[in-house]
Amino acid sequence: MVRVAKPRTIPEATVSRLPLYLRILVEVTEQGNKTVSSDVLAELSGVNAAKVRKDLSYLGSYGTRGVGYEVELLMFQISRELGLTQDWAVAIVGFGNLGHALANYKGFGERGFRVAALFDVDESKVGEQAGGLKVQHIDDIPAVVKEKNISIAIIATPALAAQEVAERLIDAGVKSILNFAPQLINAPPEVSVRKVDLSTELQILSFYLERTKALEAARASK
Amino acid sequence: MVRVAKPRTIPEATVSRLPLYLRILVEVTEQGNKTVSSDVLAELSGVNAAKVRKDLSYLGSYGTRGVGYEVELLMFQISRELGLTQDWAVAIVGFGNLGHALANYKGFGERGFRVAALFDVDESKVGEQAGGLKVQHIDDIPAVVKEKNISIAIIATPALAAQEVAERLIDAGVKSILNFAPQLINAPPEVSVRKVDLSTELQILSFYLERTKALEAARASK
DNA sequence: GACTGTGAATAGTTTCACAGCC
DNA sequence: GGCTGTGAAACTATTCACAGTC
Repeated sequence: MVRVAKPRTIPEATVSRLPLYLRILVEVTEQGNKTVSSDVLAELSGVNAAKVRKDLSYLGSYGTRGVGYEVELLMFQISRELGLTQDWAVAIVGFGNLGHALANYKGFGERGFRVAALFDVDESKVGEQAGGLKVQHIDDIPAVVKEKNISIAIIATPALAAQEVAERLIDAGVKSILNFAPQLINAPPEVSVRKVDLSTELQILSFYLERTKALEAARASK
Repeated sequence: MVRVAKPRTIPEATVSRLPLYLRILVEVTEQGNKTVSSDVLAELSGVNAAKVRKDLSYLGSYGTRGVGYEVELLMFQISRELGLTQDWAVAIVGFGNLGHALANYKGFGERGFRVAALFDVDESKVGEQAGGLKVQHIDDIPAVVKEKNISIAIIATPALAAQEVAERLIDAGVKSILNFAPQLINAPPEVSVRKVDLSTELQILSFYLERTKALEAARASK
């Protein structure tokens, strides 16, 4: 392989902040501003201004000294970097409470994602509708993933089903998984898995609550 | 309180992995194992073994060289550190699809969290029931938070309502917020805010999809 | 004068590698 | 011999501070 000129190594930490900047920029445009400085962006996103500038500098030099960043251009560059200039077809597996809520969520369309299929293992749920889609049986995953060219799957099944569902999805060619099930998923390195875990988040919050309590107790008795 | 000898500074990165270890340890117990080595824990959690050991060493020295960690003891130590030896009362604000799904989620009880109140701004939803609780109006937040001693709130409202709801919660004394709304929340430093953002997660997955595509294209044309 | 872009300094995290204990 | 606990090394990320540009 020929090594491309651009070093193309955006740090992970930066990647995870780009969606935030993008959202802020949408707000900034809606307020009619054409340019924005790193200071303002920092203020609105709760990120240190130097960090904002460094993050954005990984995309290339799209700012103007003395002026700031042109909002439209910056939005485009971030979108391009995040691969949002194309549409990705998304499948949701698991049509329980959460799967149902996700299927009805309106936020997908506005930014490059399109829910293209719903799956469940339960025959009694197959055929139900949400957002103009019929729930299909998970046995149909291989055919539907291929037909609809699905790249991203959201797992919203119970914990016990998650690993098997993931394997079926991966076998069918899915390369990205967002896992809402409270269960670790094993996947080969070429598949990206991200997890969203309510219980983990609450436990982390609990840690900081507990620590605050301990600090206050210490202060009170000093 | 006397200041304890232990320096008590568990790194954030470690804190965010403790819930994972805890979940793995539950599985290990269920399989009847009394002890577990860092290698096995590493294997099951997808974390490097040295990292497991370093993480656990922040809790104190609870392992035995040549043997491993006693599972029960380790679970207790992690739970204690995470503040899970007490119950936390949780409120859910926003009784739309997602709030509904969260209110019916069974996973809370098993690990120290108890949903103690549901709120919505919409009068037509007030009075609806889920999981044995009636939805109350958000004007009741101050009274209910105090009465039920609620420490953690989950925001599951539309984006536009999130900041105002957060402020009401914080004014009422809530110290931890888990935000599901696609909107940044501003809060004073003594309040912990964590966010769960579907759209952000999908965009991050999109970045890695896009990058893989680019790498493959480059390889194909070498 | 305002603001970006970035080296250099600092802080935080991961991984290595091995001494020490069971 | 197996496995923990941890300094030291390597890596990653954040922040500072300022030269360079408009």
